[in-house]
Amino acid sequence: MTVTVSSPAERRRNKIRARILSAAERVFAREGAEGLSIRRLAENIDYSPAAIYKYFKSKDELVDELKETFFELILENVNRIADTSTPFAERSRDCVATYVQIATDKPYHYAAAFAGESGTQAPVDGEPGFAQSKKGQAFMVLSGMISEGVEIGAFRSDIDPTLAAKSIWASMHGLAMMIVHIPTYPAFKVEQATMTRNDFILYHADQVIRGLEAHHG
Amino acid sequence: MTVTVSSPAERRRNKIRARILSAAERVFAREGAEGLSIRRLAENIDYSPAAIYKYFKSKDELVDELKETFFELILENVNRIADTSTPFAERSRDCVATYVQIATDKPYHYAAAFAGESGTQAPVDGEPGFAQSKKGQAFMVLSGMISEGVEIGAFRSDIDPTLAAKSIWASMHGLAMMIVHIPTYPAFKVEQATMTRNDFILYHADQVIRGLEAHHG
DNA sequence: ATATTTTAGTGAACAGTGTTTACTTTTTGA
DNA sequence: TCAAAAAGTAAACACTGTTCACTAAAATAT
Repeated sequence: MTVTVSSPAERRRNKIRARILSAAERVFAREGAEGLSIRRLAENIDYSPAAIYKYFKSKDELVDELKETFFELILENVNRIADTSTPFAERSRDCVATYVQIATDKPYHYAAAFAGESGTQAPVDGEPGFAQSKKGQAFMVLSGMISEGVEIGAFRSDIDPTLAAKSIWASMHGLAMMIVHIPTYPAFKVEQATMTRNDFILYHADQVIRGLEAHHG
Repeated sequence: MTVTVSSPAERRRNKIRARILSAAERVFAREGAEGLSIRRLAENIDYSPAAIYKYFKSKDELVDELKETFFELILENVNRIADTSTPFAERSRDCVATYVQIATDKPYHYAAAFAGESGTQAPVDGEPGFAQSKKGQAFMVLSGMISEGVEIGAFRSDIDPTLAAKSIWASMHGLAMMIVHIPTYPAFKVEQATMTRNDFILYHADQVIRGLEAHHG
């Protein structure tokens, strides 16, 4: 009995799995879940449609893996910024902005990650799984930052970091979803709008954070 | 040539159209666009599937009408509150809260209204159509309230109402979408959470509005 | 090395979907 | 009353995700 954690067979299997996922990722990023059909995917990698089901129980399960990988990307980036030693004000701002930017960079991924609809795994629930999920970890980063803000006196002292984080997260999520669904957001010209998208993301981040700030008069 | 704007034939037609829409509404509210199949719908009203296409060009067009009607509902309610003479502080708060409450009351409607995906009509664009759409009108109510807040000195004087409205709307949208996609939001217990949903909606509304407030020290 | 068992892969089918076409029946307007 | 327009339909088309019975190949055990 060897100690190799992966037999040749297993390695080969994982390789093919990865090839399927990679092909799926390409299509999904461009056309979303609806554009990603098993038959098309099978054709792309020169397999029969039924072959996919030897590697994934269902299309949902396949897509779920794309979503999880995507949220890993968000978490990594947000974490990287959160661990920086830049001043709190811009660090928190950057976290919020980065979250929205990555989300809108892969709109189909982001929208799907929150559409429990097709997802088989409870996306985020009252269940213990949440704290371990990538989404849950991202949330912890956020509430951690808010705690820090309260501690250093930047935020009001009566703030409950967990509660506030839920509100802030919703606000970030909202802008991300707006941009995802309305590609021209925020520039639907009810009148001339000159602000660029990235500037608006920062504007929104400031707006959201300002709701937490303490005011030393 | 009579002046009757609707002939008997036309009235009959509209009646059947309404019956189709009504049946569609029932199914859609419970199961969303995916659960609403033309065949099922046809069976419900004792017609053949093809008959539906004498009244609607496509399923998308049918669903678009459900969405438009839904946003009429939101607009009516928000407008009703906005025209109240209650103090500005709670009036603005109520507007935000009502928007989110109605949205989450019909989650499939709200999510679909923003999912350009299946929608054929540009949902909200840089195009002139926006100002006339129900969504556009709801946006005008919001930016109008912000203007009022700036005028009476409740909000900071450097605020651009249009820009701020876009940010606030995103924040409202975010909470609505969170609740839509995560039915237990905000109570995914990373620790014990005792706040009810409606209370949290109000909490969020306060949080969002606070970002606009002037601080007279 | 041989026999056995597990895995990989396939073609065809099932049960759905939205939509179109050719056709029949009904209703309408003059 | 009669032609024209509209309402309604059955059947098919082109898709979808998924399953099943089956074969070919690779891994394992003897």
